[in-house]
Amino acid sequence: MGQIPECILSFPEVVLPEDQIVFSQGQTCQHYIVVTAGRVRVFARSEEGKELILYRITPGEICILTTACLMGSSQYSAEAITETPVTARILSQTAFNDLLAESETFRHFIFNNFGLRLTNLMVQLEHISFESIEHRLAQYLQQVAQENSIIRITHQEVATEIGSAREVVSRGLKKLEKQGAIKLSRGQIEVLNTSLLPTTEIR
Amino acid sequence: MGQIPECILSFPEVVLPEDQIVFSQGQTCQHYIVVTAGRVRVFARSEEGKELILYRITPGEICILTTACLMGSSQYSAEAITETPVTARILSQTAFNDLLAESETFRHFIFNNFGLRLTNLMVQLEHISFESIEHRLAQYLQQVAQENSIIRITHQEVATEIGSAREVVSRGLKKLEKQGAIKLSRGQIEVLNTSLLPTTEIR
DNA sequence: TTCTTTGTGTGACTTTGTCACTGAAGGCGG
DNA sequence: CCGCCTTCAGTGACAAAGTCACACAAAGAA
Repeated sequence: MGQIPECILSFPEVVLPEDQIVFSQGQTCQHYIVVTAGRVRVFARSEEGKELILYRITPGEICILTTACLMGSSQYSAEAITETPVTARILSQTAFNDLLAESETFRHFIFNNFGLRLTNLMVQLEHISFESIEHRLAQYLQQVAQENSIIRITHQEVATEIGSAREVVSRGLKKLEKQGAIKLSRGQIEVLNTSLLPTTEIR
Repeated sequence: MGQIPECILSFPEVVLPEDQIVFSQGQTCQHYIVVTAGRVRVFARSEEGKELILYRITPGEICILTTACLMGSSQYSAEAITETPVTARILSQTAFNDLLAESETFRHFIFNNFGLRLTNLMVQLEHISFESIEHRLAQYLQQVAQENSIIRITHQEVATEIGSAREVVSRGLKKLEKQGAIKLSRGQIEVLNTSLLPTTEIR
């Protein structure tokens, strides 16, 4: 979504295939990274192996977590994996600092990234704390169905997206199907009637 | 906790009494703020009036949310209130930008703040998603009791701190009292035996 | 004291998460 | 084509957490 500042286009480009681990728990990346194409999923993993999606890095975004770690302000451990083939630019520690000192554009770019990530995390916290599963499920479907009313995804994946359990999602979806809002088949959800999704009733 | 860079000490100081609203939903602050003494609580409020504590601003910290908003990267709405008397330095938009351009120290200061806040929010998300109430309750007690084994707080306040409901907290505390870990009285929790708190068993 | 506010305890019920298991769908090798 | 295997979905039973309604007790205020 963000604008990629021209100044970084002189830096080396890396290309990663799909499902490539970018960094895993413990070891953090040693360089600043700006994604120019593709998508990376950043998530935490519980002791029992459950995944919690923290955020995704899309074109025009830096890896905030790497940045925070390299800045020395924290050592948080998460995992990151490419969801699509990804191209990215690599900046060394010094190159990053120099750009930060010289370019107002670059500073704005970085701060925008930080700000967006920060507010996104807060919104996510709010959703988890305040909204019912039914609501979050409906919101998710509505949002994804804007692209294409047929969604290719498993119940487990939906559960991970909205931070719930597979069985709960299965039951929720079944209920929505009975109400005629969606149509279920193996690995696929077809959204039939957006207005029947219980998202719109509140706001 | 953070170091306050000297460069900001030339800016005007404001003093706020306890329980003063710093900003509320919708309208955001028009200046960058660095807290030099006291504590500010930043929280979101649900439609039903429930509070979700997002973070606290302690000495040596900027109001990240204000910064993110002024940077123009987002318009997130939350509320902030002083929990103690607070003194803070006020920086104008231009003063902030100038410092950012000129001072490496200041840049580091700001980025450290951003980084810490970011990782704290992620940790909070993890806690809410992965840990049981019993566990979080015990962790909270353990942490607060380091200062003083007698904690002056209501069950409702504890519930807000750990993001749960008052009744759930009351029951959890009752259970811990029966196990001899704590002693309850009106508006007060006395931690008797830290080793009986179910925090340590896991890690 | 009596009244009022605030804090706590508790039972009943709902929602969400977990566990254990069943069976169906689809891919694949022969 | 058939059987085999992996993945996905459905379900009952139960546990954990949140909600609702209300009782009652402690601390202040009138």
